[in-house]
Parts: sequence; C-alpha cells; structure tokens
Amino acid sequence: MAYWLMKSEPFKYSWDDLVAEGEGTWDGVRNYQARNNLAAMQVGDEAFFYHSREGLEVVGICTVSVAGITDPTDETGKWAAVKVKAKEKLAHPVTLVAIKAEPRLAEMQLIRQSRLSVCGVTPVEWQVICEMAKG
DNA sequence: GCCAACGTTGGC
DNA sequence: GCCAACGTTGGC
Repeated sequence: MAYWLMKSEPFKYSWDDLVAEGEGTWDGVRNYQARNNLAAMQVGDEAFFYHSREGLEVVGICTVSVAGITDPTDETGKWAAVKVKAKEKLAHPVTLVAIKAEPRLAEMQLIRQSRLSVCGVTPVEWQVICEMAKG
C-alpha cells in the first residue's frame, strides 16, 4: 500500500467536485513521471488531494478505487489514469507554507519537483501531514 | 497576472 | 544527439 499526492487546480476540479461526484477519474496527465506514478498505483492506495495555484494546500484524502486504466481523454492509449473516491476531508488543511516550514517534509517530491502533478509520498511524510491536519 | 522552472519539440 | 525555441505549470 502506497501513498500519493495529487494536484488539481480547484477552479478546474476541486475537492468539493470530487465529493459531489463520489468517484472521479484522474485523467489528463501528460507528464511521463506523473504517468509512471499513476501506473504504479494500486487499488486501496491513499492520496492527498492538493489544490494548486489557488489554495495551495492539502484539503482531503482520497482512495484509489480503480487502478491501471488508460486515459479515456487520450486517443493514443499511451497515457494512464486511475479512479479515486473521496475518503475524508482534513479537519485543518495543510498549506504549502506549513509543509515547507516542517523539516521532516523538506525532502518531499512535492517540494523538490514543484511541477509534478502526481507525486509519491513516503509513509513518514504521510503520517506527519496527517498529524498536522488534526491541528 | 507575471515569471521562473521545467518538459517537450523540432531543426540541424 | 544536441540545443534553442516553445508551451505549460505552479508559486508568488
């Protein structure tokens, strides 16, 4: 079981949109490293839902409900996608500022590669952020 | 809205 | 195979 962080611009697809739908397809990724992360996901993996460009914070946790599907928005069939379900909303969103201020999170892929839209998260990092989310 | 950083593309 | 040009992303 692995942990991930998925970025979305809230004016395109927000946490509330996912909650409203119940299950959402994570497609449209056109970056090879992000695709590799998508392809590595297993059903039951958990992912932080992060709002980029606006918000700049982790707002919720979702679980992978369907793994290893091809991106339905792509005709060439070479891009990957997964389906996710909203699991829980964080009691307190964890902002990028707070993540940067936490030494244990300094090595996060999110920080080191700011443009990667689907990042891996280590179990330690996951736990630290979950603790921060409790306030 | 701007711009830096990064990834991709295409000409040579 | 290199590298300049271009497009996109995301933090500010």
